[in-house]
Amino acid sequence: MTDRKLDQEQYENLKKICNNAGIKLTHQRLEIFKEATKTRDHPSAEIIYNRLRKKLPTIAIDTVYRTLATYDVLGVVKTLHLMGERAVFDANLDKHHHFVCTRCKKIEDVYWPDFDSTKLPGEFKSLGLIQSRHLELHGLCPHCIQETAK
Amino acid sequence: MTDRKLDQEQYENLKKICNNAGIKLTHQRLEIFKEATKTRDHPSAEIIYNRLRKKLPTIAIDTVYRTLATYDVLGVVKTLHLMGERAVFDANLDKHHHFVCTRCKKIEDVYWPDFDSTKLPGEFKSLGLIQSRHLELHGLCPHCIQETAK
DNA sequence: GTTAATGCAAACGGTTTGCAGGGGT
DNA sequence: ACCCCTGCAAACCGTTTGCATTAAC
Repeated sequence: MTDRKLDQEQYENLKKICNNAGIKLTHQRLEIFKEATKTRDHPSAEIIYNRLRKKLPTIAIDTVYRTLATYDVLGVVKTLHLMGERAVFDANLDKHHHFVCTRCKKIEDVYWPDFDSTKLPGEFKSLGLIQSRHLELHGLCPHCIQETAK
Repeated sequence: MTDRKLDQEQYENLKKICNNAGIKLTHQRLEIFKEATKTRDHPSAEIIYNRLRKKLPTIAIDTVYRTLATYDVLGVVKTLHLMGERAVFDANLDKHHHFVCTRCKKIEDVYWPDFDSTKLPGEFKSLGLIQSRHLELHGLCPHCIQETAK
């Protein structure tokens, strides 16, 4: 679990993406990929950096930033600027939305497959071309409901 | 237009808010209020600062930050951290959502009164307590559709 | 007169960049 | 052998803070 193996097709896929883009799949890039896809907890660059240092003690935080920016361009991860201050990264590429706990700042992925097909008010046509919809729910997670009640 | 007069009731209202909060309604605070409510273009702190310098040449940008933070707490403006990098401020307190043009970054307020009452998927109950919903639409504004077509 | 707010400057934290050395292809 | 990528350090930029002065009540 601490060192989940990257399954073969996932690796081949990443390799192909890098090849197509003409960039090298370096050791660091591979580890950053593994770390970013291992969890779904929307880590910041600094958190990814700290997690990686156990395995790669000499890695620099700017490499993490650079690699994540590259992956964002390649569509491997998504950079999110939610209501929080700092960018967080999301390797979940399935269409989804976010629930942000206003107390502990935890971000949960939420799925609402039909949402994209729900009809928008007619006036929205005047906005131009709407390409995507992202819903951000705010509230208190179960744990923080407990804490608040104390 | 460049120096729209603050109508009386708006001024009285702000004054009352400040009195209730036990803070002083200074010249700077008044001008920042006027500037923030004058337009609906979601200015950043720096933009507000630059606009104000014409009238208040000695104003400091940290005063703008401090005042907007105060107003945010008082509920006079809202601080938004949308997908863009920097905070922008919104003096439109009516319940609304945002359309962000991915090309020119312009932000439009959009209204969807019924959205809060549309039913969420049942699974969302497990998230905890959902207190608000904010929709962020992304796409191209009419102007940028034209530009892109060129 | 008292207290809080301002302006200035310096600190801050997250992110980005220039550069020279090192590693992958 | 080439060139890209990395690590280091310093720059960067938006934002925040400490402090002495100034202004509102």
